[in-house]
Amino acid sequence: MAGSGTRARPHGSRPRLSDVAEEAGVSIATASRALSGAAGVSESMADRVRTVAAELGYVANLHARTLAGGPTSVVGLVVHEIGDPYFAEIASGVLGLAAAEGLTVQICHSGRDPEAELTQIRTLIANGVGAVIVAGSGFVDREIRAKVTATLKSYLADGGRVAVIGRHHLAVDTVQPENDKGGHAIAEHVVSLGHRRIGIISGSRALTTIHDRLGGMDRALQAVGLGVASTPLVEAAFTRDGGKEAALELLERAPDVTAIMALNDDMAIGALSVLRDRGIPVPGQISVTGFDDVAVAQDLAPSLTTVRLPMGEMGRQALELALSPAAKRSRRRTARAELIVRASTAAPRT
Amino acid sequence: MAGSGTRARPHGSRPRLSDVAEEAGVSIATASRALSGAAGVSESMADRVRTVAAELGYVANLHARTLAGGPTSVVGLVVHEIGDPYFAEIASGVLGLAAAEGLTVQICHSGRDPEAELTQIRTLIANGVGAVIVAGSGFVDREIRAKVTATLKSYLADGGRVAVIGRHHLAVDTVQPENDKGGHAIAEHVVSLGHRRIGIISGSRALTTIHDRLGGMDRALQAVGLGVASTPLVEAAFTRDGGKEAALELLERAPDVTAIMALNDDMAIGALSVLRDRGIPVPGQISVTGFDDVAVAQDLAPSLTTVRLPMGEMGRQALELALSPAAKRSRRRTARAELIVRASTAAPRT
DNA sequence: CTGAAAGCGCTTACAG
DNA sequence: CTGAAAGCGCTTACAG
Repeated sequence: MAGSGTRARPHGSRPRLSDVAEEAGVSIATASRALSGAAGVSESMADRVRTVAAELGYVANLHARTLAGGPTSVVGLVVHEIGDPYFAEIASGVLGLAAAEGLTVQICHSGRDPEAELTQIRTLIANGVGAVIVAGSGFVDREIRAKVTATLKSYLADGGRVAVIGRHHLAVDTVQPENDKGGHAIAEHVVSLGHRRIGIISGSRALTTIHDRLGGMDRALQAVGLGVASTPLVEAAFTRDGGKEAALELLERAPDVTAIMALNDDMAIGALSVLRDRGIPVPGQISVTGFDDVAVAQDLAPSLTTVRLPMGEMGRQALELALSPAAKRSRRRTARAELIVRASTAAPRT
Repeated sequence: MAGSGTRARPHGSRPRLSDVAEEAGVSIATASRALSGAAGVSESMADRVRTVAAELGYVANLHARTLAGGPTSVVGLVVHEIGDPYFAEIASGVLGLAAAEGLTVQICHSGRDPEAELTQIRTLIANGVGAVIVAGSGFVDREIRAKVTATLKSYLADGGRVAVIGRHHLAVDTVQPENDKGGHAIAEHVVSLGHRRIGIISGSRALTTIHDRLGGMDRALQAVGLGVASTPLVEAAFTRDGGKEAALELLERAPDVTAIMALNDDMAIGALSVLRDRGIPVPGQISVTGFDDVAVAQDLAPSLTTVRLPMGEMGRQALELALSPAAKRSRRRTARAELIVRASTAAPRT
């Protein structure tokens, strides 16, 4: 291991292609063709080789195969944080399809650090993955964006495949969740209940995901003479702890809010815990909304009104795109956002 | 990609070692040594090479490097289901340390299928990973176990490194959560509250994790004249849905229970949702306990009494073990279980 | 300290 | 249809 200084294992008992060839009494060229299912090998020959290979428990050396120009069987996946249910569910979708396709997945997480994300992408490419999937919001930061774009472009030019989940300012195949539409739906739900003193707790606006969700919310707020710009908004980490922190500050700055819209479920969960600690009834005194519909949203108390995004399906589709041959124009698939009304929202008391 | 029939990318713009060597005016041998930090290269030479490499954006081809016998930089991780918070948090620990070490991680999930797990392990080995970490409970099934053992043994003999999380009947480095002790602690908590009509909802007893947790519970129950054998127990999937299913059946079979112990938090969450639907107050009428302390356990309503296992730390330690040189005897690190009493348990009403 | 050469285990033109 | 040979991009004895 590079990181620990140990060495790769020697070539011990594992059978090589030449072992199979010898045992089957053919050349390694024929053995290779038989095993890869290439045309131009007689059925009987191919059968014999495959039987021998199975007996010997032969599995091709991935590195040799790839180096020689064979097909790749590894895809890379970059997420912000695998411990986060949103990304874990996306990864689950990717891994599920990958297993079915006989592919293996290399996962990196960036810890939400744009620099780290760039490094991870480069590492995956250096590792020779056949495709890379970038999940999670792109960063608004121009400089990083330019570098990521350049890296991915040259990878694409070399025949690599790329798919992204979320908006990335990249002309690559994309699975795009309806962040704007979802933001609009949830904000409309809140205002339609009659709320006018609304607070927002948000992750970093450097994330396109947040930008888009806020955009949708803004339209719904504008419709009743409000708007994000005139709404108390606290920015913090896009996590449960960030949600707590932001909720505390929001209650400080705008103690009279009757609704808090969180930009994702994690932050909403943090907000709920703060409100519980304070003894503030939800939705009795303050309504709370999330976004994503992670699995636990339905099990919170009160169960969380949120916007459902089909995370697993998004991961699966991203891999599908990455596996399909490159098209002239980049493709886009939309992942539907669906408003899920549960128990954490109600009309404000008058 | 193998699965999709596309080909590996041609060797396009990416610089090779020979490009670096030529540019620096040295042989590829010297360039290789300089870049790997091997001894026997003059400082000035090494510096020149590294500068050139950086300018060219050179990154070694992993496949060529590994094939030639260089250090590996990929580790494999097998989990049951990455979408499950328990495994997602373990994976997060592994990825965090891996990134710090400059390593990359290949993740497979088995979907809790022993056969699939075996296949995944073999695939990782075929992919030439330098170490494999198997997270999640081993299976009690003898046949599969034998095959897994054989596969891992020959991998170890070839110089591969293996670490497991949980009990696997394998003589390999192990991070062992205190499942028995945790089971004992939670059951003792329940009986000490005065509960005597207790039900258990469990995942498959073919998992060693469950076996051990039940073992601990049994001792605590025995102490008050009860025991797992005489306790109503329903087995179902080790998931939220399994928890719902099992809770429903348990209420059918033993409607008078005053406490339900779930073998993990996921199942407890399912049970809570069933009880909520039925309008059965928790802990007023029935107390509920979990196991693992996944992040959301504290946010449920009522917040969940459970046993905390340091999942991220477990993943991190498993990688540490896998990265350290093989020892004569296999090592074992214990991950502490800690009883976390929250709001879902109380004395039975009399 | 530096380099020429062999070799890692495959795949794929190129001949036959 | 089958095989001998070159080559993928590295690392590491082996000479000097």
